[in-house]
Amino acid sequence: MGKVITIRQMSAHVGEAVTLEGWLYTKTGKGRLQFLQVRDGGGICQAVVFKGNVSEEAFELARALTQESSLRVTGTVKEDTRAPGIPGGYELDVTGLEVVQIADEYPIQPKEHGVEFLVRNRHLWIRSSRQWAIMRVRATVIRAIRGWLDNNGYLNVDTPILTPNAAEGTTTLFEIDFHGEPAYLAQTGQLYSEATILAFGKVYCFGPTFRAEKSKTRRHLQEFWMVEPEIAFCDLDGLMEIEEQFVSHIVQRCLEENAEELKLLERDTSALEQVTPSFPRIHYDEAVDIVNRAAAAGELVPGYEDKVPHIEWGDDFGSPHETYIAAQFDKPVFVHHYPTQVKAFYMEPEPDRPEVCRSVDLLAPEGYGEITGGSERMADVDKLIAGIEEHELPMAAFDWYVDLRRYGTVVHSGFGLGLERTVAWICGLTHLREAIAFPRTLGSMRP
RNA sequence: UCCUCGGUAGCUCAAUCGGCAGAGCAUCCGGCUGUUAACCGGAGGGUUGUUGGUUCGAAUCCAACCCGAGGAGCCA
Repeated sequence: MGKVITIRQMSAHVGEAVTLEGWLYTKTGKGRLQFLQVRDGGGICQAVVFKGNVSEEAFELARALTQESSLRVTGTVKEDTRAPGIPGGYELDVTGLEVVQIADEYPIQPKEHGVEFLVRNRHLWIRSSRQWAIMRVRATVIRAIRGWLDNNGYLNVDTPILTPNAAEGTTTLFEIDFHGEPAYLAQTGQLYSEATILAFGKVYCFGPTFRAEKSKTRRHLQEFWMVEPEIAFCDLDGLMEIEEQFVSHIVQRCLEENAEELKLLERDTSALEQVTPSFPRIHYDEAVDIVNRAAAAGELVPGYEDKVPHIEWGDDFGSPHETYIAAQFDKPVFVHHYPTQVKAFYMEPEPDRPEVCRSVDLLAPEGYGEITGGSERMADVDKLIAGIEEHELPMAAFDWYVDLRRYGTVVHSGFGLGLERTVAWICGLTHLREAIAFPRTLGSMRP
């Protein structure tokens, strides 16, 4: 038995006797020759078992291997351009084989499967090379998020998941029993981050958030991860500059670190290479004009068979509108100054034009929709109290939040970036459920 | 919540006008020294989502229900 190495290390061990530990991904038998595709978590390598090179017993073991059987395989590393795999180009000329377990008949074949079946078998599906690649990109996105923020003066201060009140209405909250008191799973950490910036200047929280929306689409999960930077002494223009730097950094890190994964996903990376500062900025007024010109001309929503619907000034954009607007640009596009009435109570109205507020959404290209939402927050105590009253929210629940405007209030802004939507966009996925290991979608909580 | 589509072998699907339940893959057996979702020969594998109805006869038609998909709304 040779030294145990990983598949990633094989290129440095050509000609040496080594051992790989892993699982059988697929197998092709050809008489006295067995081609084993072995996974070890970091890559896939072809191990070639020739009857003449191994014991009779070992050859029979190789023939009896089933998909996903766990094993240790020993042999000589050979360079061979014919060898498939990840990264490929090297194979193992097998001299010995130890079976850890012969797996039961494995349900997932390297063939086409339906969505229902794959979701039901998510605990196994994550072993498939495509899902494997997505999870690796996701990890890079998370590293890039933390890396950029940590290196730019942001302090990671996480916020509670159990919260006592509904910040923006109860219909989208999961209610739980907190020792007899109602409590809710957090749908944002923003209000708490507005407290922590007054202690630390620039902060971010990063964790799971929960939305009980009855949304059953490819763009929604009941549980998703969100990173929410919040910045003191920052206005709307400053916020957009931060967002474009931040998002560009994330995309470029993935291009650098996951070229192999993106290739496996057949992602067109030329579209991602263009994601560099600065991003186009359009005012809500202009966005409404763009939409209504398309509606008048009878244009179709890109990727759908429906026409672009007309919109009245003052309404929020629906999915078809956002898809159409984003398709007009080859980079993510900022839409800013949404109508005050459709946005949350804490967003700062534009002083000269209070019917719009200092809010901004970032729409990803290629139909991936809104990936960030943010705003400049209301800094004045009297205006904030008026806003809470206008939205008919329980003042008592917001006493601590109003306090923040009494003790050294400053202009401040923040945004939330949806992790799964970002991963789906970078990977070119058609559905958010592939962007998280164990998705929680409407009506489905297994496995 | 509403709209649309779907549910047949482990998986992906077929079954003409309502007339014997079928293939490919997977599994098992046999063959093959370069396979890449191999190939060749053979075998086993079915409560057609559930319940009821129409009919000589239902996978097929009707009703209700269950489950799934993706779109609207809402959102990241």
